Amino acid sequence: MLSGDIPPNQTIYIKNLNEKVKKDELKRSLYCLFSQYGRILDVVALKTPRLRGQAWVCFSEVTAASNAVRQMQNFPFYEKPMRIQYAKTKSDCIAKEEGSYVPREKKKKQEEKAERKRRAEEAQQSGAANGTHSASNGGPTASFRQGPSAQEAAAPNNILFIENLPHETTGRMLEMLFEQYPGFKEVRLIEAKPGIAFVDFEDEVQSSMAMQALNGFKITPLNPMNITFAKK
DNA sequence: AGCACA
Repeated sequence: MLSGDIPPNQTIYIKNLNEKVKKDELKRSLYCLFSQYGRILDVVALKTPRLRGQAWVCFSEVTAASNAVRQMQNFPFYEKPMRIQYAKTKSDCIAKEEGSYVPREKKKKQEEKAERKRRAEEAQQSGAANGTHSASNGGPTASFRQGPSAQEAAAPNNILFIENLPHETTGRMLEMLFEQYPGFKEVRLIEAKPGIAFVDFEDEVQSSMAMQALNGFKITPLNPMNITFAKK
């Protein structure tokens, strides 16, 4: 069964994370990596036995979450491909923003678990009762295809594409900015096309970090850098 | 595999 049957949510649920990474570093890195898709309200990661290797990233927009689910699926992160789904429930930070947040009571966890189990059993029962689940619920599988829209983001990769540079920008200037990030390899200015450049990194995690750090950086007040992944 | 908010 495909795991795509969870309805869209502002929060994404990530699993198969490298459990050796410390919690704070993990949260920071996830924040860096995913803020390319939109404003992040919160990143939650716990190291308890049941919850290690997983995290939640809460976006301010569902569309950001959708893009993240699609484009970062299987992204190699600390040597492990991320498995990303929508979260199953609304995050507290989202509820708080909407004003619908009600603090849970202490025993709630147990109750929720029991409740889930009961519902699962019910579903089983009814499934057995009326034979099978309808094979297809007329799901939206096909309707999510999006045609070649205006500026579809390229999949994350080790090369950054820089736009909106002042035409006077030199390779050395860009080197000084980008070489402070681990994995930096080289800057390539395009003489035929002033205002743009490519910056190579060892891998896509490192390029993502530099992108996060330098996106919007102003070489002049009128030239906030626009950084995206290069199309390969 | 595992869906929380300390």
